[in-house]
Amino acid sequence: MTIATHPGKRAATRDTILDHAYALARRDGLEGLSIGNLAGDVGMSKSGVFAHFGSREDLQLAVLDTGRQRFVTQVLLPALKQPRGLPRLRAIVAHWFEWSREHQSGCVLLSAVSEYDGRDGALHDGVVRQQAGWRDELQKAIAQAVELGHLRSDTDVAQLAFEIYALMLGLHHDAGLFGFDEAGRLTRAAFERLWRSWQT
Amino acid sequence: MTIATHPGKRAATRDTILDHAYALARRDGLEGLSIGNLAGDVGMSKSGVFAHFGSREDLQLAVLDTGRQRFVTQVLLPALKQPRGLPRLRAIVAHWFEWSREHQSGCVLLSAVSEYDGRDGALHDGVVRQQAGWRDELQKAIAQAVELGHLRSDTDVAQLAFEIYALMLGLHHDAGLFGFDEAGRLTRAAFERLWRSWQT
DNA sequence: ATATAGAACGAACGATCGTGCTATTTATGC
DNA sequence: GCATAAATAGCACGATCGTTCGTTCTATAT
Repeated sequence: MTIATHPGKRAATRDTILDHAYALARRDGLEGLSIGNLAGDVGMSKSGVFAHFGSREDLQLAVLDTGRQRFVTQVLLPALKQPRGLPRLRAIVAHWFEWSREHQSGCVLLSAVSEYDGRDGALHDGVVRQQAGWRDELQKAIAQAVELGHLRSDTDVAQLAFEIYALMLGLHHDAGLFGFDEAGRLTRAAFERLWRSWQT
Repeated sequence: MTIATHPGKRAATRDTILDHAYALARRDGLEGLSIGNLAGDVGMSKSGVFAHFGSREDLQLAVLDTGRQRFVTQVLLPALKQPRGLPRLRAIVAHWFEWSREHQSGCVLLSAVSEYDGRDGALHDGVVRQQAGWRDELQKAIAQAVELGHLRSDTDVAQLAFEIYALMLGLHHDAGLFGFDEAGRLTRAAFERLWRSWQT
């Protein structure tokens, strides 16, 4: 019992807080996240929650990173178990679809983009780094598909990554406003066209 | 001089306030817009500004409508002067491009989508109405291009409207994070592919 | 069991939030 | 120019914001 409660307790509580914070930030964005509201949600005092992060900005950064971790876990990692090339690329899109379906009522990563794209500061930098990193992973998967001959050899990697990302933005947008079913149908049809035009 | 100062003064001041509010909301979103901050920006008292709208929510709705009006004025209306069909559709996209270039540091209409898509209330409804209305205009222009034989007769109108919108979301996203030039290049290339695949 | 360190609480701070209410200033119609 | 109405300012309210500080509680290590 005495083994790991000391170093574990703090981290466990922090994770609990971040879990609630992530849920709240999905509804209200990182800018709408307040420590008082979060504390009430967790069942702790404001100062108790505050002590885990030191500042609101550090809390927001931690929530952003929580989102990044979850996205990697749910979308990228499972796809890496698929063989390189088109299968992996399609797995990425498939898991991304599932992520989008579960996050149609609000995605921290995407709302953070519109909250911080026009400012500067640590959160802006964090968002850019996260988005650039994901775009990079996407491009890696595409490049492998080209090398393996699954996609046309004249494929513009950045171009295809952009178009894939744009379609997922469209999915999220329409799903949030008009419902996921119709949005998913449109997005799936768009991807079929997309694969057809780049496939060998 | 007495002719229109009575009914004009109030409206003119209101327009001035909305002008500043729109600029502030571009940076901070409609949720980040506060009456005190706005009053300081305009050079009026909080209560003076407040009296023009009656509530913060009505102010936010007015700012949202300001955005809608400006978008219609800058994107839709000029395009309507072009002949129906593909020329008008391409004019819409061209003016939309220009809008996006000027709004890369923040667009009220788009940030409002991520702020209110997961909630309910007057602002949510306003956002949905605005977005649905614009999608409708887009579909009308596409349908005309199909009827006139500029686009393939089996064109799925909603599908093409979705894909156009998705590309513009991609443009805004990448422009805000990575710079407009590269984002514009990617988007333009994507549109060329898009037109090619739907054109007769 | 007791000393010690860590975690959470409770209260308070100055600031700002949206929103009333009452004066005061400004512009209007005759 | 004067009466009147509209527009703005001033002030205060309760609430909430992020943050700090000192205390209390809890769990650890000896």
